[in-house]
Amino acid sequence: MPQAKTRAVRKTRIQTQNEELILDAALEVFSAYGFRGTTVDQIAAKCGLSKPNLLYYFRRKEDIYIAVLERTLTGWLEPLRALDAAGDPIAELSAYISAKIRMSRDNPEASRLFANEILHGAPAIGKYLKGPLKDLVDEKAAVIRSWIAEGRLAAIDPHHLIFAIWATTQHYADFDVQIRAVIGDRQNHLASAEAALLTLFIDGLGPRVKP
Amino acid sequence: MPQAKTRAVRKTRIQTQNEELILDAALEVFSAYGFRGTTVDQIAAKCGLSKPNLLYYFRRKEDIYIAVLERTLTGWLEPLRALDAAGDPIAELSAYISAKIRMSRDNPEASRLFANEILHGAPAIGKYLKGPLKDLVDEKAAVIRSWIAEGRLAAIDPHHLIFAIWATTQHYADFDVQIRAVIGDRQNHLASAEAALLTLFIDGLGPRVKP
DNA sequence: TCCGCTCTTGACCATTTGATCAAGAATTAA
DNA sequence: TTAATTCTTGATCAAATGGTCAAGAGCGGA
Repeated sequence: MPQAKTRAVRKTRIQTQNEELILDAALEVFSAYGFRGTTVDQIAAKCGLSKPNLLYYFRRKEDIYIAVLERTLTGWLEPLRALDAAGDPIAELSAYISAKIRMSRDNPEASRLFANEILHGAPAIGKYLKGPLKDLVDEKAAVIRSWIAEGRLAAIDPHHLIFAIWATTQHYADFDVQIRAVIGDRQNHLASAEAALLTLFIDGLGPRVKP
Repeated sequence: MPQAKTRAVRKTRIQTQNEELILDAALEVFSAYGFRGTTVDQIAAKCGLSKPNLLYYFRRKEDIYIAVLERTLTGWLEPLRALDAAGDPIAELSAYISAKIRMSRDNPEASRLFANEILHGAPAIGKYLKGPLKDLVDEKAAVIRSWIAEGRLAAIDPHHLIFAIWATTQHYADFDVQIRAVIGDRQNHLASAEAALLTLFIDGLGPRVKP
């Protein structure tokens, strides 16, 4: 077990470096195959370390999994945190949708990792969902509710609005293969996705006469 | 291997009955744990048959998985098929959204089974996605496009509109634990979800003055 | 340089798990 | 009833896999 002379666990240069290597590889593999579908050997191969060496840094496969989840959680909710009560409702929500689409493009592995974890009952992050996540969502739901009360936004259940934004934006990462199967490998389809979502959320589908 | 005297594969009463038993159990287990996360023993236990007996009806674990997928695929796209070009656009889309929400409530296992399969790259149904699914979606996208051309619907990319409906409605089955973690076990939250989605899709979020 | 600590790995182990098989039980058609 | 067919399962196997261990290589501070 990595341990320093003193009580304080000081990390070696090699230690820091290899842990990062492992977690990067683990994110790729876990997000592609899920927890059960991933073998320690796969992660080891991906990062060029031997299996016993992996297990020197993380005692159990589950420890790697949890570490990846925790590292990825940091930052995952940043866009929602940025939703500003003092801003313009439409501008704030548009920015949030755009930011989430960007995350689906830049870090689809993270999205798939969480999707898989939640799909299987969130055994590792259940407490996080009921704690920090719920708190943040409730806080932002209150913001949205106040916007509605001020008549600056159509009346809609704030929680379901947030869920709808999550669902539609993360869909492009989680269901990527399905989307590519249906629309082909058209480049930059996320740009048109973003445009469509902004139309949808902001304007709705009711027919409008062009000015 | 089950086989009849003649070439035609006639199924015994017991055969039909047990295959159904197995597929019911398999849907439950596969949808909860995924392909790799499921063991043949689990399925056997769930339906009260012995493991060798299971493998008498389905030679390989993968055969069970594929059979469950195929059986569930039938009917999965019915609501989309029902989208009627001759109907009123808003009414048709509303009905589609309602039908999909109903499916998330009545058959969340099917939704999770597909979600898991697609999340992992759709190894078993990739061809189905590029074939029958794509064909149907393209057909209905054309319908939507014609509605837009007639000015009966706001201008939006039809494919992305369909994706958005899939994402938002299936989200309630696939991410059930997350939703419950955030909003609590409030009964009948799918009713408010449906209302919110109808508001969202049909009216959009732009502020409106109440009449 | 030298010594203690960190890092690395080949070999190995125990368990899980998908799959097989032979033999016997149940069912069906005559 | 009887014989052929279908169904069932205990025992077993081979491969995959998570995890251990002891021994050696490498590194860094004194």
